[in-house]
Amino acid sequence: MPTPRREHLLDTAEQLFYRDGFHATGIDRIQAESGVAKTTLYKHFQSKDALILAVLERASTRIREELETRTAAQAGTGIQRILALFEDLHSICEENDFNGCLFNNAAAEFMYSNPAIRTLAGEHMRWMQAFLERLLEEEGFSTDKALVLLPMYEGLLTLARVQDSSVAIERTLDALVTLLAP
Amino acid sequence: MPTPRREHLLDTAEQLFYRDGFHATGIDRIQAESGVAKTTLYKHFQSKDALILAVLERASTRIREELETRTAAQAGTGIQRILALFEDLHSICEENDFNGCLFNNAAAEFMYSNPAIRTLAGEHMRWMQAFLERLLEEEGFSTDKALVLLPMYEGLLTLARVQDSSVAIERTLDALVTLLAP
DNA sequence: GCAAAAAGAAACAGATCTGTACACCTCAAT
DNA sequence: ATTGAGGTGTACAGATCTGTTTCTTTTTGC
Repeated sequence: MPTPRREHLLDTAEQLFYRDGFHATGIDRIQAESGVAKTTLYKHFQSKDALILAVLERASTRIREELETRTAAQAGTGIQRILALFEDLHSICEENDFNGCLFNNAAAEFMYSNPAIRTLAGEHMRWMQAFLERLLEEEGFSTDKALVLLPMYEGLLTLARVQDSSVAIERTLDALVTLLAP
Repeated sequence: MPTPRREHLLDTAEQLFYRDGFHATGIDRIQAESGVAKTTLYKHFQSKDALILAVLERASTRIREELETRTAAQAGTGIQRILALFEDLHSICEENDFNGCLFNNAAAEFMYSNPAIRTLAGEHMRWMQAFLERLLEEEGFSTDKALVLLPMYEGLLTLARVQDSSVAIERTLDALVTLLAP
């Protein structure tokens, strides 16, 4: 079973890293916000970078599981599931402390300074791509189209950060219908 | 005329901010790399945040001018110009020290800590949108489609950071032909 | 040639950062 | 009852960060 303190530390760290950024969030802040002693923090994670990696790894597996179970529970064709995925962006972008895509943000801050983080972000994106390919296959579409859907999805997350993107999401849904027409 | 030191400082700062991130790049580093004395730096820019804003403002106007002049010089229909814009991503993503979209990165790091920076990023994106709308209008297309093109463009810049996106760019070009078919 | 403006060098203040050391506490299993 | 693992609290080391101060040097306009 996972130690509750460790899990709580990951919760606090993820929230702060996501909202304020990785370099801008100090260990002291995570310590103060979580209420867990600094000694305990460093007993669970050897360094800040190790904590960041742990946060990203946990977030990645959680998101994968969420997407898997949600689309499994959701009856409908592959294309309906894809559209639902993009419609979910509406609520995601209006969440409190929304700040785009966690993995995109991480990759931006550690592009050349921490290859492990960049790689992890890349793996998450590649999984997303494979996930979209699976949905497309169900419908008999060419899996190539996943290479268009993923940038659209990421791009909307990016745009929503600096402007109201509800209309952009709607227009993207229209475009998807055109794009995925047989 | 612009002071050469000031311009040189902006050059160095932009390169470092873009490659390594804003919080990760210290003033000392910019000072050392540029060879300009710290005193001079602070005589031209009141603070690091002011320097960041100046970097982003200059980059935004430069990119706008580049896009304007390039598409003006380029003969062809609006759709051909749009496709050329996306084809340019190939070389952009392979540039040395490529790290996605500068304004996307800035918005991520200062989303909740510096509204001015976030706003500036938003204005740049809105200009990009208006620019795409103009190209679409030339062709008689609905300007709504700019709200799809922009996320695709930004998304490709984001994806290219963590994986080879040359194929994704190609598939996006295919999709654009489908999407902009009459 | 000279005065004024711009730039340089280097030390420094004060805050913050990551990470460690050390002494103490709590509490469950043996 | 004791031991040992996990947790706490705090102080600290050492680096780095932004920004300032002080003094000297260089450049420039007249």
